[in-house]
Amino acid sequence: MQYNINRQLSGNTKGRITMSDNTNEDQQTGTRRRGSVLEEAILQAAWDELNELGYARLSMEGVAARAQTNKNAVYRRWPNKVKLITAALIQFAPKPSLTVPDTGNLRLDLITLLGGIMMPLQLIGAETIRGIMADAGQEKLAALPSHIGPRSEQKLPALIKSILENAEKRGEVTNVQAIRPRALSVPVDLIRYEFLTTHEPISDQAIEEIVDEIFLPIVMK
Amino acid sequence: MQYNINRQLSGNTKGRITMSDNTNEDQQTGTRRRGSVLEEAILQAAWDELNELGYARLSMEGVAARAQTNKNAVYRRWPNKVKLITAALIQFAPKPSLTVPDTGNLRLDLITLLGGIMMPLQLIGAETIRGIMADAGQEKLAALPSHIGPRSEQKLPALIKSILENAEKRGEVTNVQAIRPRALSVPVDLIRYEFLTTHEPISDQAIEEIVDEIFLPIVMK
DNA sequence: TCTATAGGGTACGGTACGTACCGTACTTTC
DNA sequence: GAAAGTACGGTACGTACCGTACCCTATAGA
Repeated sequence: MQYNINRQLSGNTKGRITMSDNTNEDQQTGTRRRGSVLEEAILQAAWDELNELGYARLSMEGVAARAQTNKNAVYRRWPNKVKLITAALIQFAPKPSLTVPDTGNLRLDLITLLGGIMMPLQLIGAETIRGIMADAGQEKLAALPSHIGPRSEQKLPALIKSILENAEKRGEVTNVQAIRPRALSVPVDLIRYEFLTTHEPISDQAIEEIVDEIFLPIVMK
Repeated sequence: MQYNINRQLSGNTKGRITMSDNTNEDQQTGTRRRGSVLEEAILQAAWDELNELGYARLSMEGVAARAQTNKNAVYRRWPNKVKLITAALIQFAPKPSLTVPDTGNLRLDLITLLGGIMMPLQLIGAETIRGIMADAGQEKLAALPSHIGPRSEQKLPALIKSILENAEKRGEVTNVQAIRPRALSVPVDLIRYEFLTTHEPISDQAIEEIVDEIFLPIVMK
């Protein structure tokens, strides 16, 4: 907050109806950023603002100011806050590995995968995800990092299936082929629901419970 | 939107620095609403605005205007949009029955319960719930109708347990006592996650899948 | 009848939105 | 290397809400 002080987007000191005595701008050096350089700077500013202020208090104006540009440059690229922030997340947010752990133990594989999915999400923070979900409305926010999104999103269930197939080779489970798609998405769905609705970080215990008390009983049948 | 037209909270037609020639207000009849009458009117207005505009586009000003009062009267009672809207929901939103169905069949009981929980939620709409979740921040939004909220919230798992106990009496399941709390909340958590992350209404099929493919396998072990 | 309370009208300062305009640095093209 | 085209940067504008403050007055209650 104390940050907001030197932040006015324009001095506007005085009536100044006189249109533009627009000389010697762009600092002494004529370094006017363009294209991807400017784009990067804006995304970086968005990312910084997000981390300092949180999603709710972040504004387009604030991002423009921090990037030392103006709203035009921002709006030209992203029409609203959701789009801007998802772009920033894609660029800067930690991503889950999305590789299949293979510890030789089904339970451990699952716990490892879930932990690996949730850690980046925790760093982004539930407040941001909630904000995005609320602002996104109908727009599918398609481009979001794959560890966010509705149940039907396919990648994560596929990983779980891989883990199960590995376990099947070792004889830990049987008939993996018969497991329904919905069951495959259960662990991720549950941990995400907890993430969204809880106001504390996801505990290891939560992950273990989901694996031990919910998912394993389903697939070990 | 076209609705916004006759909506200005105050004419403000002209400089009018002259403070208040405040006569003959309150319509001819000196009917000034107070206390619970006014409170009701505001909540009603909030509810109407919510249904017409949706959560995101609803504003405190709009509610005050629709209630034919001013912001003061609103802010005196509810300090922000979340509080106001949750109050309106408690007052006007359809509520789930929260009684235990007893059809004589476990599967049907579960499907009935889940359907009964989700129908009111659907009517409120996911957009509203998402908005509330985003705006609520830390505040526990404790007072929300019990069918909204995090996993740990106790009522619904208790209902599920009752259903299971009935089934146990009939011999459909055994050892209900041993079922972990987390398992009891799974059906509701899953359907709510689907509700929050999907942009279509919850299908009967979704409910049936959750019951048949997820929950029953866990408890029938 | 008097008094305290709260409703109602209005205004204000502030933030943010989204858009528009304009001059100009920089890029591209020939 | 000059001309033309882009899009960046500065600025301003109108609108919408927020949340608060102030004052007048209807109303309830003593």
